[in-house]
Amino acid sequence: MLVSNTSRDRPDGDRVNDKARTRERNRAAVQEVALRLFAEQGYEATTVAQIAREAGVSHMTFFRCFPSKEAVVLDDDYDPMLEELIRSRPVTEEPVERIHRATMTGLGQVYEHARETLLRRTELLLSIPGLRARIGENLASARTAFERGLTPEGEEPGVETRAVAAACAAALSTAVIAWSETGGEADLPDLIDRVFHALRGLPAPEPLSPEVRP
Amino acid sequence: MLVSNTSRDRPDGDRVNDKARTRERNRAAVQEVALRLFAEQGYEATTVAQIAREAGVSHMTFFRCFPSKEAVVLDDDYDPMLEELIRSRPVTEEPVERIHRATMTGLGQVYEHARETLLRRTELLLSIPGLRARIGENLASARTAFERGLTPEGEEPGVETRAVAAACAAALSTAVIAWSETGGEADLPDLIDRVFHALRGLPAPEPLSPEVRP
DNA sequence: ACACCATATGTTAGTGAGTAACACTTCCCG
DNA sequence: CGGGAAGTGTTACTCACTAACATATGGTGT
Repeated sequence: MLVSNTSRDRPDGDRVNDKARTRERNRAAVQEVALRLFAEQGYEATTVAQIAREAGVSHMTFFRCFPSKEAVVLDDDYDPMLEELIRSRPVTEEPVERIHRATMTGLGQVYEHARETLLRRTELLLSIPGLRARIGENLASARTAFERGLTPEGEEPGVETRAVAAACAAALSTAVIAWSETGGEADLPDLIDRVFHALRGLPAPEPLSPEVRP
Repeated sequence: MLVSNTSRDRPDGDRVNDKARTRERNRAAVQEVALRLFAEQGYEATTVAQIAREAGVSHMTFFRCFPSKEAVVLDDDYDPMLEELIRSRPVTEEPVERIHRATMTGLGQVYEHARETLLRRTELLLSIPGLRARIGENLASARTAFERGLTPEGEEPGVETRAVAAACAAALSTAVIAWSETGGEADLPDLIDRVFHALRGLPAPEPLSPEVRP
């Protein structure tokens, strides 16, 4: 259904559905146009109709790609990675510590590859009052990932697990926000470290980067 | 309009504006009608116009009382109390512990007086997908209160403080949600205690009430 | 190769939240 | 008592989002 591969015509490598392809292409186009317009003229001032027009699709296609205007900014896909990283940490560690270390690893990678993207997106998020309030949703998906990472397969998480997951998601989000508020000047891994240390009631770690604040 | 109460006739104590009075009365009426209608026929199915009509005010008055339809459900005013309670705890305590204890005191009081109200409101909140996502906002106000409670007057909170505040708000919210999911059967103070203990990496406390789960 | 079907898209028309502008009433204060 | 301030209502508007139906297009079975 997804992969049909009528290989008789085209002997070359990637042979996914043209349909799915176009869909993805549309989605990407819409997102790109949207983010550009948001940056250029502001979020509120940009209408869905305009985005659709400039992306060369209809109004409806927009909503078929993104469930809402906000989703264009909020969409995020680091969560599955984080879940896996948490699960792979030893269960002997305290839940908060597992998340702490998993996050350090995961975000460390993101930090290397997609630093700029993450920064721009977060700044945009914070600059739009309507979205700022909704960081919680963003957070909710991280929370779920943490929860799943902490809970053995097939079990239901207890209140404690759910609370720890939610709390860590909130703490992490705070670190990312603080980082974006410095315009990316601060060292994100270091901020994350400090935040989790504070949560666990540990003394502040020595900074990895020489100058976090001048 | 509804009640005229011109204060020259009444020499008694509370001498607030009649205007402000009526405003409050309007606000209360709107909120009451809204919550009733939400419960009766669902949140989505209830329009602002209908609420306004049944409350005997205009469409506009609704929005002058509540910035949005959602605010009717989300509005909450425990926060100033929590801020004060936190501030009054000794600074020698760890931040998480300060919030933990302050919350135990504060929510303990609410639990006595407004248990039913809190329960209904939370249940409503969870039952409405559109609002469920926005618990984050609700949380944001608690976070701010925690932040302020932890920060000495005139200072700016650091990342650590902000993170701890956000994390505790998330944890608290989880406890309240879990409580409402049991239909109020569970003991909220006990849940809060467990949640904060988990956060601090302490062993689970013995329950205060004999039977939390049968 | 041809017909069939599923799926993505566009068109149109509608609902409902939230806002702006202006006129009107009502209370407060000098 | 008169003028200003603040609250309210009316109307008209924008815009996110949805439903229904028509249409195109690529994939599939024969």
